[in-house]
Amino acid sequence: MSSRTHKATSPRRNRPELKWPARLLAWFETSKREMPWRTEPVPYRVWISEVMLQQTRVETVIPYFERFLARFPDVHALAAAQPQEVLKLWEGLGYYRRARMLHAAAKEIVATNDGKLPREPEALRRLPGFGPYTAAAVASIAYGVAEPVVDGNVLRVGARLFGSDEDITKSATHTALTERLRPALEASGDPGTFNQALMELGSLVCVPREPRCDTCPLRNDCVARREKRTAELPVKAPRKARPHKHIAVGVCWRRGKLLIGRRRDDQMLGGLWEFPGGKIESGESPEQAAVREVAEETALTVEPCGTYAHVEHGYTHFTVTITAIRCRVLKGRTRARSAAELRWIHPSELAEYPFPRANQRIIEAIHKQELHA
DNA sequence: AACGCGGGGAG
DNA sequence: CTCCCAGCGTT
Repeated sequence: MSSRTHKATSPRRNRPELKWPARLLAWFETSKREMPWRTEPVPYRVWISEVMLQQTRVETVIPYFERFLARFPDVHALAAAQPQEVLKLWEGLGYYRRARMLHAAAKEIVATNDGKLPREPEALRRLPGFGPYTAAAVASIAYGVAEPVVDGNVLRVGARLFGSDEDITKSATHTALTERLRPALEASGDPGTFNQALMELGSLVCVPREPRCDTCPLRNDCVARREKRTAELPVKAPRKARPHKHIAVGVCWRRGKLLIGRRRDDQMLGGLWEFPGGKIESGESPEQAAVREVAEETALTVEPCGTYAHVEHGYTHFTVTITAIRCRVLKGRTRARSAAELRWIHPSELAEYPFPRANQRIIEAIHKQELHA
């Protein structure tokens, strides 16, 4: 057979003789992106990647995944780690509870299952941090178990492919799509690849705005495409407006050291370090607020002596302006009143502690200002 | 079922 | 700017 006769199997062709699950797999084979966890999909690597990928883009995750795997190459290494070191490797990735649950699950897997991840979704679900998505992803990708994954990409692809008007933010829609996909996943004969292919399609082709239908392997199967409703689907309830907060923090110096506090595990940004501070009350200046908050949180009496930075930062549910005030300690002895722990450290030690993004910007300003002083 | 939780990239 | 993303645990 000459290669010239192989047109029928050309990757670019849409292959109408195949049903959509098979066509999806064929598209994925030629269009998938390279990812570090795809080269060797053993359970541990699949698990770490899937947790990092929760609400986080592939390009963002890749460098974190490489560093994490280099330091914790297997579940035993992770289980033996210090919580603060796990958080430090997670620094900047967000949703820090993921890191704590990952660590907790690793310890549990070592303690109860000899370091081996369970195969069945129901067993995986009992581990910390394993919800429907992660359990299905690990079971299907690492073990070939036929369980559909339904993430944001799949919800969007499914709504368009099946022409569904249901609000994709509703859990009932999520459940219905899972069951509607199950026969297609089984027909594909390759659950792990089917699941990854559907997500990859949502990420590369069936994107939220202006989907690239002309290159879609499912363009002739898609109800939204046929009815010219790709712009209307999926239906999604509008989200609430984000309030804005004004925060002042005190960067307190005493004998060449500065004061940082560790946030409690049950708080937002739990386990990460920060400079003491809080909301600026009406009528207060940032300096007054910083002095008051430092007193309330650390029992220290301080006086303001400059401003390091105004940092703007957006979280999912609110935005914030943080004013970082340079402070000199007048008197008092530190007592942690809201932080899990307070610590005096040299500026050179800041890099050893995990800080949230907004605080990292403050640290940059400190280094810049104190270096030039 | 609704809500809170980070951060960054795309349009 | 706004929207969205390989979700989970709590209430």
